[in-house]
Amino acid sequence: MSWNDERVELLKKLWSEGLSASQIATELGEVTRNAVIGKVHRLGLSGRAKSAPTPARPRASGTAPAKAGPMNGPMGAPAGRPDAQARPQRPTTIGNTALAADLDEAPEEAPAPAPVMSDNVVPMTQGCTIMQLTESTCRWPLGEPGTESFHFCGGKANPGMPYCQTHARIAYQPVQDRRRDRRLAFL
DNA sequence: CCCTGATTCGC
DNA sequence: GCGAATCAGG
Repeated sequence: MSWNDERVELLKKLWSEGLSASQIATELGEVTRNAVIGKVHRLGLSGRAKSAPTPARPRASGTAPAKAGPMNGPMGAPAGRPDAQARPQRPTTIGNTALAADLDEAPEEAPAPAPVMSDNVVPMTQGCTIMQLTESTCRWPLGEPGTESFHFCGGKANPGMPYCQTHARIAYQPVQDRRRDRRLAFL
């Protein structure tokens, strides 16, 4: 699978929206997060909000980089480090690293008292189609089957489980409470 | 150990 | 140009 115009476009879109590389990779399919990152860098749209000066790091390989010297050119780094200070830098985390998938939806177990009317928020790739399910994607169904809005959670599934942590807890919840006397509790 | 992005380098 | 391997960090 190569990078179509559409895929690149989608890549840019998702990346700009703050999705992680792995999420984008999962979304695009057929590519790994490495591929996504590599492409992102090649496109020149990297440097989301890093703080590390990213000094030239020698690789463990026998072949020494031997890149000493001219590499700090004025045009070398797209995202100039100097502006990192002037720019409102985030405390520590970039702000969207991971956990984005956890924001999916949790109407099941969450109290969900206030029906948030945000109809446009949640830029996250809300769920995924059955085609996008992999061994590591949460298969928790959401929505009304048969309707257009039906989809799967698509979050990161735990190894050995078809669901993510959130939904796995729901799915296997009875196990913990499976006490014999507990039966009388709710009968 | 899970994840994140960054970089290098063989292809 | 591509992306796996690797690195460095949270």
